[in-house]
Amino acid sequence: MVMATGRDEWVEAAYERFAEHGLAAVRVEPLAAALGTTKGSFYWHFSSRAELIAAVMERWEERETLQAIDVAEASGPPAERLAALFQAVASRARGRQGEATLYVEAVEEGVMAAVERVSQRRIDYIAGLLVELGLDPQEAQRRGVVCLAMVLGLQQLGTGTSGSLTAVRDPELARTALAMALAV
Amino acid sequence: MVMATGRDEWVEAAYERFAEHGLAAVRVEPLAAALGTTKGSFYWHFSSRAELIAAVMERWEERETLQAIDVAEASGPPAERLAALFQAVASRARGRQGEATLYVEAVEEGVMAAVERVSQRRIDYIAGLLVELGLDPQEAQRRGVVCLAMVLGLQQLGTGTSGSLTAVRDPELARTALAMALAV
DNA sequence: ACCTGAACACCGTTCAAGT
DNA sequence: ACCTGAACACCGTTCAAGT
Repeated sequence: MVMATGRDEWVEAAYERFAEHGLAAVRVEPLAAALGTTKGSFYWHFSSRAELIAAVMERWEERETLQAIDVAEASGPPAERLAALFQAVASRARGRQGEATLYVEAVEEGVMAAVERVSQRRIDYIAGLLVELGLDPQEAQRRGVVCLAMVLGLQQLGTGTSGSLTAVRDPELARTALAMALAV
Repeated sequence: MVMATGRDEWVEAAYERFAEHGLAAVRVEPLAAALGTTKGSFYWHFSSRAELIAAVMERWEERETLQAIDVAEASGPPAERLAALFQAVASRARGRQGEATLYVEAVEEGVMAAVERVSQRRIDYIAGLLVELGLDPQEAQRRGVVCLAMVLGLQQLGTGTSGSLTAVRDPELARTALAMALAV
């Protein structure tokens, strides 16, 4: 008798496909094949693909929250923490292409709420650092939005690695982005 | 006898679906239904869906080039032209959600070359303005990349309109983004 | 030259039947 | 309780047959 495929293994396998290729790449049949089981098994554990997607987003939100706390825990002055954040995103981008398209896919898949909560946390975290640096709270909030947009956009531009767009791989990019974020 | 559906009508119908919902939303069968014809007709004009996608990107590149020239033609000092660009993107975003996910989809669909050419033109245009404003050419190029990233990211954040992320709809955002772009 | 309609493959979903 | 395997719908693709 072979070990049964638990709900958790479905979610974890789906999570990996999401992180690497996005939500649209989370497909029941290929997943079943990869796990060496059948679609029928999947539909015993889940009522639909949508339920699987929701579980993936839940897991993402948890991990994203933990990691945000990790970043926050990293001590040092605010400017340094912001620099570390940009640097972390820049280096973490590869292998996490899934997030590059998440905002759009979240609408299609009906899981925008989780994405908005995580975005808000990210914006608040950046805005908090900028307030520590002396910015007006409202302007800091706006700048937090623009910084998150930078990160998402850079992630997106970095996706087509093979190409002629060499400027995207300039190692000085993170420094320039930081300077723009901190500009008074 | 009814008017035959020409290749051009297929491309234009596909282009509209791309602009509103992205490349993934360009599907042969629904398109055929919308045009009141059959998939068989489609495969007379095109060898595959990929060929249709390529034609859509060609059209996009042409129109994007024309529009870039339009923006460039708009006279005024460089800072004003940059402001107009951010403003244009901000207001044009609705109804053009298709581009929000384009960088990722372009890889999947094998049409990254066109996207990179357009990106390079956009970056060069912004960098050119920044050089006029006295920036070092290399730094201007990097900042052009970050500005394009901002635009793509803001477009992405703007996609889930219905939500709690109110900061994204702050009308002052464009001004903040411009200030960050111009910061010395 | 251009199109229809039937066929097949792929994947989401259902369900009767098995252990 | 958990899974298999067959069925059906949806859409990309092919193709023989029509006009």
